[in-house]
Amino acid sequence: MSAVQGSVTDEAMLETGATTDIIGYRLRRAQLSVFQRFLSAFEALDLRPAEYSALALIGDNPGRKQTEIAEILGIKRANFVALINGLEGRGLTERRTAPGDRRANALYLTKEGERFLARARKVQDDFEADCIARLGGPKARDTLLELLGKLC
Amino acid sequence: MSAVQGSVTDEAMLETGATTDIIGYRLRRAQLSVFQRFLSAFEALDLRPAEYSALALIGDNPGRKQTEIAEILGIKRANFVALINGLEGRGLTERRTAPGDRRANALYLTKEGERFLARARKVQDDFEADCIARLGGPKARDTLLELLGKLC
DNA sequence: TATTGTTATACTCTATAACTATA
DNA sequence: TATAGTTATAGAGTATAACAATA
Repeated sequence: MSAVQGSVTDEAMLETGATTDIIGYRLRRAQLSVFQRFLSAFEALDLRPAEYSALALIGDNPGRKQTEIAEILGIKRANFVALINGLEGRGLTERRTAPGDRRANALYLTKEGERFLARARKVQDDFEADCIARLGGPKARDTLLELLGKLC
Repeated sequence: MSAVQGSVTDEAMLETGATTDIIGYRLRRAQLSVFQRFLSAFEALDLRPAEYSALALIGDNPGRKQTEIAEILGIKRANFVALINGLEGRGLTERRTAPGDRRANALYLTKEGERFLARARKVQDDFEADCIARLGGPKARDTLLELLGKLC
């Protein structure tokens, strides 16, 4: 079925199937769409996806070294410096010299950082709920995450 | 089950679930992983994902205008110029003045472009087959594409 | 010698404004 | 006036090399 649609006018449909029915292409499109909606949802908090992930990870693992946090997030430690500088500049995180290794920075949320993260988690939970609703429910979400895991 | 793993040593496991059990995060990771493998597979052809998509789309829709091809691929027409310049510089595509509108460029594959695309399609088919195998079969692929479509 | 954080740098991708030649 | 292609430019994200302080 489907295949080529007859050209009714000069503005005929493009034949896109062979190009766009591809896992990598669909994956990229979906990711861009989700990130776009994420940016909208977090616009009021002025928070980017990587910044949210860093805050949440520090919140769940206070005192970890910069490099540990960066590595988990898949961010090079050199690039993580600017990200954490931004969060620290907003008073959300702080660096303390790691006990036992004066080269390393242990990362913590400030009091304000904790309050901010609580708000951000609410936004994220709502956002996630919207994604799950789009997918058709928690079972569909589990299926998606399982399939995505197989591609890594 | 699962939840927090007890810290057996000083190098305790990080608590990552709350941060990484998120659709957007998993989507980004899977997309990066797939694109990385795509780049490896296409290294010998020196072809990037967007370049492959452009070639395949032009091959299936010869004579279409630059802006049409760019729009389908989600690339701004300003940025598409450099991409198509690259393909044209390699002798794979050519611009012809569109009949009926001398402002527009109609895009075509050259003979060499057609041969090259045939090779690229083989690489892509193998790559796609590998992705499908990782997912667990064609049915799992269909499920994934269906779920991804719901997120757009 | 090796590692942590940092700076500098470069390359890709993406986004916008403005120009030209046509329409 | 509006549109197709182009140029220039700026902003993210990402990658590597090299340095100082410390291990």
